[in-house]
Amino acid sequence: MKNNIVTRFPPSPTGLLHIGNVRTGLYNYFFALQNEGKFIFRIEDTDKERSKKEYEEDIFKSMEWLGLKYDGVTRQSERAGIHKKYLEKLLAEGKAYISKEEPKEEGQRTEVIRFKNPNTNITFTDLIRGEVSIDTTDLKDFVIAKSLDEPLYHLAVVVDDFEMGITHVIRGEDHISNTPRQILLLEAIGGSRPVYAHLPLIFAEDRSKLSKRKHGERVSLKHYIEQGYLPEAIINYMSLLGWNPGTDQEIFTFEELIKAFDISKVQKGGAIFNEEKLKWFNKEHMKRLPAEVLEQKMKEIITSVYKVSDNDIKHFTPVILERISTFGEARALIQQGEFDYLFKSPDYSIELLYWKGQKDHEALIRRLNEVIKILGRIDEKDYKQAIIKDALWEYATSEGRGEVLWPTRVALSGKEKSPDPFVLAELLGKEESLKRLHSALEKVSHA
RNA sequence: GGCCCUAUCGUCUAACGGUUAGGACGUGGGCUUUUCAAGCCUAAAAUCCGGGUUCGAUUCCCGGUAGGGUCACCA
Repeated sequence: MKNNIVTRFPPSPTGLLHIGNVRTGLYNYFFALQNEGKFIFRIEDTDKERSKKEYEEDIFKSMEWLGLKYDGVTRQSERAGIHKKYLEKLLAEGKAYISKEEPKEEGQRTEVIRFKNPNTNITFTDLIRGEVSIDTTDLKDFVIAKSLDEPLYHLAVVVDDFEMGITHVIRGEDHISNTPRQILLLEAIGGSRPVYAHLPLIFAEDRSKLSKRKHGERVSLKHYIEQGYLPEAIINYMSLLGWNPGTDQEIFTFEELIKAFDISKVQKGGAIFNEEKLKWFNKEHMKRLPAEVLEQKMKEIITSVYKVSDNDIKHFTPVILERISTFGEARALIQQGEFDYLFKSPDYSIELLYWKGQKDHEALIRRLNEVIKILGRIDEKDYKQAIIKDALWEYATSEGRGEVLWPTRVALSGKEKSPDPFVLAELLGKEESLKRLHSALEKVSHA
């Protein structure tokens, strides 16, 4: 181990894992790994009322989904005995005292443990912000525990960080004003100071802190997992929100990030979370996935709606992938029938067959007939888009490309928007495409 | 409001005190042999304001302004 660096990731199971927390976890992870240090996972569940099993499970699942491996996991609630010892010591030394209280809310104690604030000025060096100096006088004698067996956040964090040998506390800027009081406590228990690094916050479009109350489900990692985002994309995008390598490289693998991450290059100002850019990252990472993985994923989505062979899935996958940026979008579009034409005969109105509203009935029939004739002459085994295009091109050019190609494409897809007719014809095969052309011809003839 | 933090295109950001202030997302236009998508090319788009320091400030200092965070028997 290089510098015996130990970082930690301490989420609280009082809600689904916050997307901003993901970035904090990632930075701690990168920093530990690049220094051959340790990364400790600690669940901060001292608040029994608000901590929920389901949220704890969500945090564990998230860690796994992201691929963050930790060197140890602890529940803070299991360490109450240790916290108690420190509390007793603080009390015995007169650094804390039991205070009589007037309960302001239901459930509040009539006695709590308060820290005896020495009212000093605390200055600490932040890796990102430099020297930060705060007068602790207005902190008063803050409450550190409801009772000997019920420690509160500040006490628990300070004791645990100290006992676990945490060397670097990398956390959100919302903790910057908590730091002086934690330093005060740390000094009281005789611990040595870790290095602090306070990360800029992540904002919503309105520039306020991303919060569940204001911004709903979009703040939780779970939401993005459900939307079908790739972990690679989330990791890549979040890492670059508030940090950059100083080069133009934007697409990184996990391994590359561990190497490239540089805490001294972390931004000071907050950043707005932009889902458009996240989508771009996702698309870029999708493009880099092996074909088998892509096909397997598309198979799951497609077969939930249509019955198709593996071979068809293999052919359809690129066509669908070109038009979406997440698997969630693929699922939604397929369920909406956007790609119906790949799986079954299209249903459309005759009007759609006319190119730019030119309602020349006779010409349309003539052209469809000609296209059928031309395609019919192509050998089954030569039925490939390039050959189909070559065969059709001369006629299409002489007749007017739109006039020929548009109705051909509509006959095959039944959609206003779809891949071009040559791609479609190959995908559908000779038999099916001719069948669709004939059915279009029939439609027009009977009109 | 007190305390603390921050400030480059709409957004994420780059720029030893000397650059035509660069890149990316998004947006507009064009090309790619009909539409959509993808791809390629291209355009518009920024140093919050005011003082200093300096031959020269995006960059250093001060003030203002704006934004944010935090002020629990939550974490």
